[in-house]
Amino acid sequence: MKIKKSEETRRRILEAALSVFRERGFERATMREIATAAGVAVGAAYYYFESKDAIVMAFYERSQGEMRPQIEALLERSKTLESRLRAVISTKFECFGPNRKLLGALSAHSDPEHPLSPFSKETSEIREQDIGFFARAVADSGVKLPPSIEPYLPRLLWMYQMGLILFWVYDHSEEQRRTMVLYEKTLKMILVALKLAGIPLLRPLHRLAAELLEVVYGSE
Amino acid sequence: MKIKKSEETRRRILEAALSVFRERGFERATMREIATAAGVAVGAAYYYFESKDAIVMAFYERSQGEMRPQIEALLERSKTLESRLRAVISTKFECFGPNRKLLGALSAHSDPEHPLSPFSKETSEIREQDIGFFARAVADSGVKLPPSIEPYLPRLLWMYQMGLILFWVYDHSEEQRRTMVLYEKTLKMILVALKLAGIPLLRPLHRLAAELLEVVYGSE
DNA sequence: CTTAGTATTTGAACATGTTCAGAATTGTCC
DNA sequence: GGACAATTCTGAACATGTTCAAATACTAAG
Repeated sequence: MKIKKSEETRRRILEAALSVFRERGFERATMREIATAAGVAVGAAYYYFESKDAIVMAFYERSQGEMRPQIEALLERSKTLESRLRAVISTKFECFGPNRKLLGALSAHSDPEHPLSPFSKETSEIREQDIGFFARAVADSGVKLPPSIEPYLPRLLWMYQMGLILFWVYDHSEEQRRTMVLYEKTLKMILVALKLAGIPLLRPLHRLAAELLEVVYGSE
Repeated sequence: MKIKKSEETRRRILEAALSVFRERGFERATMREIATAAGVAVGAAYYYFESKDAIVMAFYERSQGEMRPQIEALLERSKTLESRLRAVISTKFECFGPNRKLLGALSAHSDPEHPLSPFSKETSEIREQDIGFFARAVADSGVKLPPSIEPYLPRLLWMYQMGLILFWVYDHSEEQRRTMVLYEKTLKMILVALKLAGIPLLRPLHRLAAELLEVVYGSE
């Protein structure tokens, strides 16, 4: 009896929304439809969620909550950089899988002002958490980069992951095979590139890269 | 008298729309507002433009039409790869400058199904044209890449340009200085990287890169 | 149990992108 | 010029995200 009734209503609306989203896609889903499916009036949906977008956000946050312990456990027991990166990225694919298309509503916005953008302040908590995963993946993994570049590596890997997910969301190939191939090959490329990054020949690129990262991420 | 009146009306609506967009931003601009500013009824706006988005598209096409001869002339008289790349990219910045914010409405959509997405079929003509510019910039410029990678270079440069523009659109720094720094540094990096790309040490990356590009661009 | 206050829920109303039946205008042929 | 057709234009109506005043359900204090 202590499961507050309102909690239950909120859950019911979220569940109904996800169901309608899966069935008709985010755009074509109607708030009235969602409300009806949840057995409430439109107003009720807005009592629990600020906007249609906010429902997606709630789903995103819930997913992150589910993935976090899973990713942390995997990171704990993985030792190589590769297996750690796989731990983070593969978990995402698995958890988001059933709602892949819904992610389109999230990743469709590149405007950092848009609440659902991966770069917005609204998603910053999740983003920072994700970047934290990559920081842990990189930690004492033997990667040796110039100190001017190293601090940015987790953020760069996060960007890489976002790119992968974006590709995945719009990948129409059977079972998203193309994304999986892309995943395998890019991951290998990154691992090779990180190994090669130390060689002196690439020194001229290091300075440029460092300055560049400073501009992009510095005092943002 | 042969400037058909309808042409004039269409132009007036487009001009009014751009003005309202500049003043209040794409999102906050109202079709009713635009119509009023143009001195017509809403319906008229829809007679000439399929949708609010289509107005932005018309602006995009018109801009491309203006930029093309300019870029082609610059390409003609430039000889080095660097100056050619600058010809393409700088022209974009200059021409789009006064309507920079409006480009947000264009680049905000990563969904390839969305008409305004840089990856949509609606924008494919402009995209192909742009990629053509980069193909000409690369042609007999002395860049030596593995034959498995070379065909993709123009598309990769186009992607680079899109990334730059995206950054620019949302760059809040004074006069978009950060973008300009990013532009300078990344351009230099690309030029250095293209020079270094030939060295045998990077052979393992070549094969991976080739396979990867095949997956991303092949049979799309 | 009653009452007052709070939390939840309702549905009509609003804003805005879009549609469409028809009005107004223009063009064409005699 | 007049009659008919095509073009251009109008504004009311519609769909959908969102708001909000009012109704209802719930809770705690007496």
